[in-house]
Amino acid sequence: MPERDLYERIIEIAKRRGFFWPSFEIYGGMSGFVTFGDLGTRLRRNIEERWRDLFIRRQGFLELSTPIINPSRVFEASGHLAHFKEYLVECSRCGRRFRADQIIEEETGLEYVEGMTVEEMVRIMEEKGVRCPECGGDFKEPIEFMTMFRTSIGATGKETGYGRPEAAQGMFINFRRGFELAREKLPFALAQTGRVLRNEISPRKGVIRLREFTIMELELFFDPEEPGCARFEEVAEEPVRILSEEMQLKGVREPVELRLREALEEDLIKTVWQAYFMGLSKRFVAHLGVPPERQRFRAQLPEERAHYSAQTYDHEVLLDRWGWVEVAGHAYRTDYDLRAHAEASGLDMTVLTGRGERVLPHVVEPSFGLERLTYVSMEYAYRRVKKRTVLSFPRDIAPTNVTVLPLVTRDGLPEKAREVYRLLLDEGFLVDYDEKGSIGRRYAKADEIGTPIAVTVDYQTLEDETVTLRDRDTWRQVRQKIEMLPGLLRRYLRYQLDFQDLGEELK
RNA sequence: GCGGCCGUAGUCUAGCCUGGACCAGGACAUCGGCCUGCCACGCCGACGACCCGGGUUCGAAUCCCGGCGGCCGCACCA
Repeated sequence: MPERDLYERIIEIAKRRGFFWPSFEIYGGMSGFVTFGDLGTRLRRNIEERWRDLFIRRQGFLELSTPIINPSRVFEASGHLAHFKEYLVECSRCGRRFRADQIIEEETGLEYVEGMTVEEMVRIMEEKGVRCPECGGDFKEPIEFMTMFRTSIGATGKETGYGRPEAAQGMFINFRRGFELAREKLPFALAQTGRVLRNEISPRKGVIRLREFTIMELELFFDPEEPGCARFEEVAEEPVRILSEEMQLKGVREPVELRLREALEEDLIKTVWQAYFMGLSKRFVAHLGVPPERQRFRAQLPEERAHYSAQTYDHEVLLDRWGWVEVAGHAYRTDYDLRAHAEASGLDMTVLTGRGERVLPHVVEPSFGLERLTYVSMEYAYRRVKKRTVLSFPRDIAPTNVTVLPLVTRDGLPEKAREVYRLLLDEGFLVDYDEKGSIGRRYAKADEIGTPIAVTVDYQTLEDETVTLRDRDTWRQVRQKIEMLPGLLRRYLRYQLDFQDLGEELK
């Protein structure tokens, strides 16, 4: 039997222990959708909470929650409708499919075909005799595809709505209110996490590419004349691995490691704020368990970039099966979106700066995919130890904080253990209780879902109110008074204490 | 959407080529017992599956067709 790769092992645990599984299973399934179980929901929430803490709370930014369904005017204004309608042509002989605009550009040397109407494209294809580059066959009529989900709003169905493909537009259309709430000062930022919808043609790779997923997004508005970031110094010396646009064009495959300060000085990153968020991003992903050498920032090439982007660095993580996978995008959106909404709505989106001038703010956007990060955290937490599986999650994102185990199921030990369990529940911990099977087996099961601490109630507990605490990663044990547990565990889970600080070491 | 491979209990899998002894076997998990003194202990018992639909056949997990789904490659991925 071929060795199962990491992805398969993670998927197996995910299904068996209830992290996540394919949606709509009882009706045969539907790719691009995933359902999170109890553990997965908690893991996801913990990761989202870490993001919120780092990117919103500690920055003093403002959080929003805006609708998923938007009227079509929003995406007409933002350019998504125009840029997201693509045409495919299919070869009538070999059946291969191509993007109409690309094939025309390649075959005729024309540029900017993307904005053309179907009729224009058909006309050009006939005039220039565009044929299948693979077999020389004729093309059929172009087929339109739209990767935004369309729906209708209200009873008449006259109003067309779309599922948002990004949360960003919610921030842009609320820019004026946000600016007021931020006391009319630049720079400021609006952020939100929430579901977005992308009707992918053929999603693959399970939880990596979904039609409905959770985005964690932040729009930082700044004065283009005063683009400084006061907190940049906090990350200026952070080393990052960068693969710039220029490097890729030269065929360079290995990123260079630079400090963010150097990357800015060498003009690899266009704005300070973008560099700042890349620094936070690297630390955030590192905190989720991905070592720096398995992360990189790759600039998107012009043809890859979204219509609104002047520069985008994809934050990529090396995954076992798929290689480098994007977990975040850092885009410099300039004033594209505010300008677009100002024009479409007729409202003035300029603001008065400290210099007494009216400017249209520029925008830098870090944007993260939560489900991908959740998978990434599982893959990087995965370890095999003595034929058992351990998910060594960082202890502040582990879906369970602590498990309480009576050493044996007699002599009053279960009763005592339940008391401890109740105490920890009352203190707000995510806690499991397990009395089935041998103690070693229960440790192993707790390890498999990444529970950082196991509390064992033994015969000594009945005498002196102490329990043992066992570390998931080292199997070391310490003994501590029950009443001390809540305070110590709370600090331990926040990385304010090390394991040896939790009590007196055993053995 | 095209091409290749694939779909058996909660999970992983045997069986499929060469149809019948398969009312589908195993391991792990789960449940009920017995056991229990710190790392998936042992024993007994129980629950539990052929993706869906059609066809061929006396007989289909097995062969054929269609659908759905998965993985890989191409395309796509704002």
